[in-house]
Amino acid sequence: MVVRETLFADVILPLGISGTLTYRVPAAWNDMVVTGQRVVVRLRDRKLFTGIVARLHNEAPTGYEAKYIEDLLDEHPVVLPVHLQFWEWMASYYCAGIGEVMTAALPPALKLTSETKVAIEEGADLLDPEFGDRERMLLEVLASKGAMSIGDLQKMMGHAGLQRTLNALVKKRVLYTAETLRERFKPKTADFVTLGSGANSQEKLQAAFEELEKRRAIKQSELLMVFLQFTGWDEGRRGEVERLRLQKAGKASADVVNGLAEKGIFNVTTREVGRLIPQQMPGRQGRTLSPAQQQSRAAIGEAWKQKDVVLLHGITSSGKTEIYASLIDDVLAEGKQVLFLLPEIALTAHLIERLRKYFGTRVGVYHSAFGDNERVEVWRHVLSGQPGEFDVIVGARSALFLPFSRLGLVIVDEEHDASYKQRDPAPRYQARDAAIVLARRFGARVLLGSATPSLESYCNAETGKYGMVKLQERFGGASLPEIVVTDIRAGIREKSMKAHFGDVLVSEMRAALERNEQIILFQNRRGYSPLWQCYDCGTVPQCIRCDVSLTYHKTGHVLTCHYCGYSADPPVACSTCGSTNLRMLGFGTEKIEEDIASLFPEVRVQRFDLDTTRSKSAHQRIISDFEDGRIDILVGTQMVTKGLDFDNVSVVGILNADKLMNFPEFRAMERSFQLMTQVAGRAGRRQRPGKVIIQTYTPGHWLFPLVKANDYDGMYRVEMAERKNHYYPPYARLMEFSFRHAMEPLAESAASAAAGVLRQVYGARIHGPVTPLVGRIRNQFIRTLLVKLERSSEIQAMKEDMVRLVRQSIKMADFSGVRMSVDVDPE
DNA sequence: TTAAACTTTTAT
DNA sequence: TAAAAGTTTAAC
Repeated sequence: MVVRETLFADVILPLGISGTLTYRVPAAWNDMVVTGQRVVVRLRDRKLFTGIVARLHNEAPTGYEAKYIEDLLDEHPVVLPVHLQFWEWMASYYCAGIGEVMTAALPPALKLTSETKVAIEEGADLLDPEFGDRERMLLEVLASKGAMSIGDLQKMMGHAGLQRTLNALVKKRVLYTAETLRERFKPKTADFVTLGSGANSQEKLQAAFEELEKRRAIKQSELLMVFLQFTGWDEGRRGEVERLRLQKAGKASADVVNGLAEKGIFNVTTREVGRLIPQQMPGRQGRTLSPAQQQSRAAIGEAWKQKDVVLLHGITSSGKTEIYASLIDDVLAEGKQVLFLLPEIALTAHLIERLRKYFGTRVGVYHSAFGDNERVEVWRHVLSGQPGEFDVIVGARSALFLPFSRLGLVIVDEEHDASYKQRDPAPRYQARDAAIVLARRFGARVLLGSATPSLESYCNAETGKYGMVKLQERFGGASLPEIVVTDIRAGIREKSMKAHFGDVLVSEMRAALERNEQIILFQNRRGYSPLWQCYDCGTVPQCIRCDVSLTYHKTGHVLTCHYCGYSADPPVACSTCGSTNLRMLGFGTEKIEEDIASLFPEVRVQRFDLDTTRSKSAHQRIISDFEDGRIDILVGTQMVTKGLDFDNVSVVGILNADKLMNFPEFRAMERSFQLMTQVAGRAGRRQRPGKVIIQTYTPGHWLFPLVKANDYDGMYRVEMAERKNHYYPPYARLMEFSFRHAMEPLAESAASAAAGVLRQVYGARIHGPVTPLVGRIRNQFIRTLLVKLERSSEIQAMKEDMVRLVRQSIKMADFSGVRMSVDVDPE
């Protein structure tokens, strides 16, 4: 007797739950189901979800009857076992659910959820006098529009009570609901034209021309000629031309092609085509490395013999990209894949173009600004793992999750960049660190690159955990800019400030403009003015949902909250004292832009911040405008520090350095040094030495001499001493718990209770609770607990134990409703 | 996430 | 007293 095996599948679902759910595999699919495959499952007899099979086994769950898997979506797995293990590592290290990791990992179009459609039951009596007003209204809408999704119904009738009304009508058997799942990935198709049966020989072709002549179908005859020009005249040569290309070349409409197809002269077929590979030949531009670059390259190779991870500390403009390219060559020659990670905003068309020149169509680009369909195509290409195709992936942090099978090298450029850390939602992972873990699983090499490394990475290099290679020469022999620190207190005292510009900056800007050179101004604040304050009582308008003051945006004349997006009209009078004596305090990029306009009226200024780069193309447009000299002065936030290479910039101004340095955060000095050094690096690239003007109220600060001398090492030593003193990373490991609730006392007491419970076991490692800088966001009050852990082998167990204790304490003390989240290695 | 089950508030 | 609105919890 044949015993049929009963298979169970642990399925990862995109929910914030800790583990997987177990479903039963229908026996007919026993031989088809594999781990890493997408399956469709139903949750609570209703909603359909796409999940990923994490494990297949024979252990029937106890305590409940497993439901069946409803469908298999893929023949082959979309996620490979090595990645599933990586997901599991990420979930446990960052204390996140595996489903949350899946949500971050899969491109959106691979995750399907069902939509509930509502329709009227056949033969239902719609005129039943028992119906209430809402029920009658709903039926009217459905009767006229036919079946509708709940989402559409909500749009028409509003949220309130809709679900209840629906449920009542379903119960009365007047309505029924059905779940529909729709594949979100749409393959792109194109039409291709070949010669049809009426023209597939020399004679028939001749006859076809005569026929067209006779019918005076001049346009058609012409197009047939164009077609033959593409494919050649030779009989038996089965040429094919893309329909759109043919129409364009022949200046013909679709009708002309259709006409020829009707006569059997053309044959039109539709085929799936990729969106990704641009219509260009794989380029392979030659490259030569400078002696310094060659040396570094060789040193990296040497270091890799000892260590898997190497830090390349190369000053700005030292040509790190060329070194990367040369290392990529080697890895490709071995038939392996390369992952090149960049901070999101450094992923410019410029850089991609350069890489395409080197590696042609082998380059795949992957980041969140990409369309859903494109992302799936990149995913599938990488999954197919064909050598020579998409084996150089350039992307932002989410590219980490692509299904590599032969990863040989991971490059993390600008490794110090804060955007490698995902803040919200979970998993709150650090892509640089996760990349190192991923690479280890493949036995791949890792190269971290930065002009201003993170203290952690530099420390790892100093202590020998990583290899280190330094590149201290700017490419092409360009010299480092001269950095001038100017005291603006004097300017304010003597009233010699022109708006927010001190004498030094104004005269340097004037001189640069006269030489027809460009200027970059850095101001770490969007908007026009952060504060709109009452002169009499000092009141500043606050966000109604968050504990922050509103920022005034002149464009649109509104006050907005940078945390939740709330916006309000600027007040005419003070809300507290009624005074109409209001003034603006502080300044953002928008104000700077305006000040420039009055200072240098004829100069072309452009703002470069989140507000002006909202649309996909705006970012690139501003960059090329600046590159081509259509902009004289670029005023921007952090954005101007990354991925920009301009030849003609001779002056860089940092308007208010104190704002950076006073940031209440343990990384403030590290970040300030990085930012100032990176912005300064934009000045004087090729021939001209540039000038950087830093304006400050505290010119005596210890950081400035180090910035001026480009002395990373000096900064490292001072800052490391601080970190040791106050026990912060890299000496300690951090973990942060946040507690959120609409009632402030509840958030407070939940946090205190959790702190108490944790202290019993972990004592002085627990700090807080404290109210964070912004104590309320979207009407949720926040308290945080900081945990400082010593480096030890028990750290993972401790983290898990703490999360368990905190969850328990919330549950036991009846703080249900308090939302808790964990951030491991917060930045 | 999501929706049923349960609790609290509000209107009649 | 019922309906509406708001919360909580478990999903396999």
